[in-house]
Amino acid sequence: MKEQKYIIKEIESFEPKHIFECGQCFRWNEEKDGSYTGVVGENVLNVKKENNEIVIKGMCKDNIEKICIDYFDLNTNYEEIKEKLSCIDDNLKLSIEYGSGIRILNQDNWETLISFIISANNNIPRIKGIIERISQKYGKRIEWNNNKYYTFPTPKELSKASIKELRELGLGFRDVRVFETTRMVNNNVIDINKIEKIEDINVLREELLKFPGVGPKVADCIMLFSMKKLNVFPIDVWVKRVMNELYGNEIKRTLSQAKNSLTAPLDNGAKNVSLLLKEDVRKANGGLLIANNKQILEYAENKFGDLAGLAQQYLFYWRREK
DNA sequence: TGTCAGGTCCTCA
DNA sequence: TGAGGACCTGAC
Repeated sequence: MKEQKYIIKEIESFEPKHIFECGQCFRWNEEKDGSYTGVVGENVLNVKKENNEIVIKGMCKDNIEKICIDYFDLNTNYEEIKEKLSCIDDNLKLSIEYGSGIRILNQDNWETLISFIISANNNIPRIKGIIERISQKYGKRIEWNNNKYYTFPTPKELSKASIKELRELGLGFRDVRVFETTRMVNNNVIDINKIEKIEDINVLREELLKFPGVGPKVADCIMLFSMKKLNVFPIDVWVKRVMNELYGNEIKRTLSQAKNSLTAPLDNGAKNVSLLLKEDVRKANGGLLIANNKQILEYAENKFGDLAGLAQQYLFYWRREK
């Protein structure tokens, strides 16, 4: 372990606040000077934007430049991505201007898996607290600048935790889910580093759904935030909210058109129409009709294509922070 | 003091 | 197949 420094010059799409507060990670904290400090693998990094430079200092086990290129996805051209997405519509253009410095981090599969299981029906301060306590108890300690930091425990390290101990750390009903998932990983029931290579996101999602505590939303977050599947579109309450606000009418119009086309052959169309009506859950909400997750997902995949995950991040950050 | 949170799981129709 | 309720706990 040694202290290292790495400076990124002339980079446009890199804003620490946007990156660390757009909902993709839980282990970065803002310092008094506006920089952010976080634990990445077995390294501690501090990231600060100074004028047009990104200054990264760290207590690192490996080469800091190598760590940063991988973790901050520095070989991806975000200018190009933003330009493509901005052309889709004005909503997206506005959200991209707002969160122009967002980058999707390349986080560890295992840490992301457990972190997002913990995120279920939970709030961010509490999620961060739970992850910190797990790391303190089962991870390895790193000392830097008179502060103590803790790595996220490996599957083997976390296997030492009983359900009772997890409950004592404040996991609540998620204790069994984390315990069982840890056991599955340690027993190699599913090799998360192996399934990452599956290109078809529907096949990969099916694999992730086998872990207790992993539902559609958590599976999509794992794929987007640690497996580089930029085409997945995780739908949480915020995304559902913003998608209905911005595209609700368009989604409904699309559905209505699909329904009309199905009614054309009256005989065999009857069954389809009843199915569609059942699917088309419309809940009154102050006079607005709300599209459900399935409808939103289909619409987003068509509209945003291969960059759906990036679009989700810009829209999410914009809606939460604005 | 009560509500709610970045969902999942289970039951039932 | 999908709707509805239960679920720990601690921020706010």
